[in-house]
Amino acid sequence: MNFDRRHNRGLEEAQIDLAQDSEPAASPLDSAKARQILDGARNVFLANGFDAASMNDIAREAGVSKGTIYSYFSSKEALFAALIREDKRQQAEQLSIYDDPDGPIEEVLPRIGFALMDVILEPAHIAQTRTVTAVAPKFPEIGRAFYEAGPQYGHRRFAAFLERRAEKGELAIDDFEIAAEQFFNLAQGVLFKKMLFAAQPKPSREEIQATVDAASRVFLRMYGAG
Amino acid sequence: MNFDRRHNRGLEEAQIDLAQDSEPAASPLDSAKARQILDGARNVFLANGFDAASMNDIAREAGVSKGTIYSYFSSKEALFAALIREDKRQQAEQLSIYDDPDGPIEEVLPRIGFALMDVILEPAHIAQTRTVTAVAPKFPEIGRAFYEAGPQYGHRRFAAFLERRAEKGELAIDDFEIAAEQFFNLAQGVLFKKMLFAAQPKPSREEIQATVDAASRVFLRMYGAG
Amino acid sequence: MNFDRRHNRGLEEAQIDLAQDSEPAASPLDSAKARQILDGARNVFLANGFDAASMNDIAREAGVSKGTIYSYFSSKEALFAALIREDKRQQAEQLSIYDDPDGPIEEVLPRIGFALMDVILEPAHIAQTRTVTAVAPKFPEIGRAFYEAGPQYGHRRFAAFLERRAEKGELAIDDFEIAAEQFFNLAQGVLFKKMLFAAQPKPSREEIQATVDAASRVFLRMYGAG
Amino acid sequence: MNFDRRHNRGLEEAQIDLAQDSEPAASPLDSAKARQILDGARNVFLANGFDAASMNDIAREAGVSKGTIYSYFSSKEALFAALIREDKRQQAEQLSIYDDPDGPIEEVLPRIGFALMDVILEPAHIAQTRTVTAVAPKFPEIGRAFYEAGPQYGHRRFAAFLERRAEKGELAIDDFEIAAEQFFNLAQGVLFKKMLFAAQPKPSREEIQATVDAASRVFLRMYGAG
DNA sequence: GATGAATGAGCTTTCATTCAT
DNA sequence: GATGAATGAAAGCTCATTCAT
Repeated sequence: MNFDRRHNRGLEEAQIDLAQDSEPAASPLDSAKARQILDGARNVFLANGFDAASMNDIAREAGVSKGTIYSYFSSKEALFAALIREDKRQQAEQLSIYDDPDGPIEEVLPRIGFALMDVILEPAHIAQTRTVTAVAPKFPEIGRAFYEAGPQYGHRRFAAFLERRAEKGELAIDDFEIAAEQFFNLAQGVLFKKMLFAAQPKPSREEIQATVDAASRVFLRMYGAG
Repeated sequence: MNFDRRHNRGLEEAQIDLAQDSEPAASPLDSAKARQILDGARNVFLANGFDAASMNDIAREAGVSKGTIYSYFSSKEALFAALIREDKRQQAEQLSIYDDPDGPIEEVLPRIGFALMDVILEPAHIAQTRTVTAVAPKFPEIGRAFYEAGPQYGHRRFAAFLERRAEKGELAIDDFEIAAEQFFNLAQGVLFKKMLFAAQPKPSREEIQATVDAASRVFLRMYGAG
Repeated sequence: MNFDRRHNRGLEEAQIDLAQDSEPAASPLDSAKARQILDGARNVFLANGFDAASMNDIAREAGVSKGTIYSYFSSKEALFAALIREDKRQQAEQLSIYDDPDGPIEEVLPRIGFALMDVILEPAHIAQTRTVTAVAPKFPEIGRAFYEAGPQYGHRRFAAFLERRAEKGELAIDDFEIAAEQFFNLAQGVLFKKMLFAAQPKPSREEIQATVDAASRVFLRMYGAG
Repeated sequence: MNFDRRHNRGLEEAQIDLAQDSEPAASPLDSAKARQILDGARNVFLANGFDAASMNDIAREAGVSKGTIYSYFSSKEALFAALIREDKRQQAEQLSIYDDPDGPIEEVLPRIGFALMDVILEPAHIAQTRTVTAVAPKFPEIGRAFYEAGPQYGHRRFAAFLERRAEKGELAIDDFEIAAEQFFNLAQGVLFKKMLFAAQPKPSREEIQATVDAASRVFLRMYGAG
């Protein structure tokens, strides 16, 4: 009788398709309307979280009718998944900037660290982290995909950088991935968590720089080849 | 008729009183019924998050009627705040165990690190972190209070420990609080975030130990007095 | 992703529990509120059919809020099933009146036939037939249960009556059930179908009597023992 | 904006024009597109009933766009009426086959009865009956028109046949129309209602034949001239 | 002439909250 | 003090209908 379970909250997990489009050309996400909807949805989802975001609010924010949203995305969950998928892609692209700067490691390390922190501490990124981790028990695929495209991908990228510098003889590192994770952790200091808990707004450049500098000192003391 | 603001979601912040009770004696929280309600509420809130937790579920889980809940807590938000307040207190108490172990710093540091991680990586603590950070934009007082009673309090406690060891000549540290934060960050490695994103279940003792050991090595290389 | 199928229209069949309550005492149907809801639902369902009946209309007609309906019946379909179940029971009870009248078969037969037709041609019964047959492809259990409790049960009851009269020597019948069905079909003539198609309102007593009399003549010519 | 009466459900009756086209030549119904739409609509309406049939489904089934449907039919109701009108015509045509078979009445009667039942018990015809009777309270014109073109027309046709046979001296009948109705009712036995209530699938040839034979025996006992 | 994107009212269902018992 | 029946606003989603292309 009760084959309708609209609000499947709680412990039950839901399947969400997060696969990257193979043929990104014809994707509905490319239409201007879809973009408009996704932008509206992003505002509402990130501000309120998945559950508290209403399709009404999203429609208003996006400037379309609810029916239009449903002609592009089959459900609230599908819309959310599409949004996360899109943002995940952008996340990976952002990192590519910090790949291979010139200069001695003592100068480059703080620069990379600062650039990373600047991205990570963006209020929008913090909001995204809250939203994704909040739904992670319900949509484990989303949580995992996001972790892999975000922190994990970042660590790998940075580990590759460290390896290149180690080959140049600037660093002496045993396990590059662990070293990369350690630097990321050191560099974010207390700032990320404080923002995540809304215990402070985005810190000043000086605060970030100080934390990153302290991280660099520890890291180079451990792994510096000199 | 509609003088209540039932669904105050979204961007508006809500005021929540998290102040520690000044007169803890006669507080309703001391009654057995209140404890029963809070325990039920904890299960439901942590499993589902604030929005997806329904008062019906909480009443059922707690084994009381909805009316009874409302006679102890004036609203869903007040119940949630009371719960967080209570758990915040317990959090602080948990840490007191790891205060002053015996033994040389090289042995003690990994032991403390492991004990901390064991607590921090508990699924219940991860769920709590998700739940609190998710509501932080809406209830900033809750987020801040939790951050202060949790991570911040932990850092201070651990910084005090470091200071004692520095006085013994085992460590050479400039800023104890920063050093404490750094050790915490190093010790959690990638494990905390992975769990927060539901990208892995609680890691094995061996994984935790390995991460903590690596953290200890870096920390002692930096701050060891030898 | 799409685990929600609210509107399962069309060919898919739905399971509906129509089992008679074993312990009718404590059934929710006994409460005054439930009765009130069922009475409102009957008006709306029979007037409009299942799909066109809205829970809003039912709530208004019953004089309760929608939420109240849902606290008694878990879904629109459950409410409908409960209604049918209840009416099915009443249907069987109605027939018991026509069981064993006195008098010679030539007199009794038209009397029984008229009484039956009077019930069958009630506008409420016609509406019920329309509603049940309309949903029968979707809820086959309802259709079958209704057929069995209605026409089939009526035939059996009447067949038993015929058998008693045959034992008295008034009738010479080979297969009582077939004979019963034949009398029913003859007696309803064109009146039932005409009403079912809304091609005429309930016919006058005279029209019914004429049809039943014609049926009785045919029946007695076939099965009369004289 | 809301000048349309989209959802006119419930007790209000709707006016539907079922008149046969006077100028059948230029009617839109003759175009291939209109035929395509009607065929799609038939599938969907008969499978799901009027309310549960969606214009989307009909458009998909017919292989045209929704806009195209609306350029041929002014509303869902108009489309439904046109469909019924068309099928009504076909119904009358089907009957013409059974008009004047050769052979003695004892042989011909069961043959005609079987042919009639075979048509009447077609699942498509059953579905149509359900659909039309379901909307009859809302579109009385449709119900009436259908009754007249279907059962009533069938009775008249068969009554004419009976009259011809009576003129040949094979039958002795007072009121031909009543006799025709009686034969139809006897011949369908319990089969039609059982199918209407979805209490059984289409019966086998043998079952139909048995019912028709029993009907013929009763009919001839009453009206046979021998 | 045909399309299908867009609309928004309306649908079924849920939920925080109240209040008579 | 405790209950749970009752409320009604609001949720996610659908659908007949329109209209720019």
